[in-house]
Amino acid sequence: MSDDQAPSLLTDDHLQRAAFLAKSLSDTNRLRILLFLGSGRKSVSAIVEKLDLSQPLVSHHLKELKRSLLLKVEREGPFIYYELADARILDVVQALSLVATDLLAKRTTF
Amino acid sequence: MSDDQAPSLLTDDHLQRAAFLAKSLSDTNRLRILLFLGSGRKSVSAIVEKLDLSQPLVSHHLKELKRSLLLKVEREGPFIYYELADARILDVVQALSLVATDLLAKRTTF
DNA sequence: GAAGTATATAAACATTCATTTATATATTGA
DNA sequence: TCAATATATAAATGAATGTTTATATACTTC
Repeated sequence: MSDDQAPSLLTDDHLQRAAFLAKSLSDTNRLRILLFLGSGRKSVSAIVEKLDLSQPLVSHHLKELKRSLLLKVEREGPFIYYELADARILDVVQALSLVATDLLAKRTTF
Repeated sequence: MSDDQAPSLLTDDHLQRAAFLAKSLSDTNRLRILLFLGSGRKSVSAIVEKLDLSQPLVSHHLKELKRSLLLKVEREGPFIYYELADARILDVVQALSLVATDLLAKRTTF
């Protein structure tokens, strides 16, 4: 039996970081924010308007996303701009969506 | 105002499914289970022993993973075997780990 | 059918989390 | 300095979550 398929780049430390990042991606509103930021840096109010969420809620989620290092921040006058720290996170979201959709399709087949 | 910005393969439905799946990946123990299942189907007791977790805790997490369609189940005598429903989920975990590690490295640079 | 093993479920608990409402801080312009 | 705007923070609340302890269910063997 094949035991050693993966040289396991995934140590327990890696899993812990992956889990932490996944938690950041586990909320629809946060994903909507990330997706919106995919087209460039945005001010808080721009996010509030575009996503139709309350301002404190957006601030809260931005704080969470910053905590997981997904966002960079820049003040410019009265505005504060948030930006993706690593665009690859959108590929991850895309991959998640793809797998999730496929799983549902397979399952609904029955 | 432009309303229609992107052909967006990521509709709100997609984001909701992605968020739901991400929530499943947001716990270290669940990731450890998924990783272990990467080398083939395993009985509950095998998981309990390998990961050194209590049996009810493992059952709980397996239930959660099944709820998100990530696992398939098969009874065989007194044993119940769990198996990855889609091995690509490990690629997603790997991608999460990679991005998370890179973000940390970038950040720690300062 | 009783005993033993494998697994699931229930109850209980502390913690975290998403959201709302209210208020504070910071910046700009008059 | 005052008013207005942009954003953050605090408090409160209800719901979800991870874990433990205890118990139930299912299967096998005697």
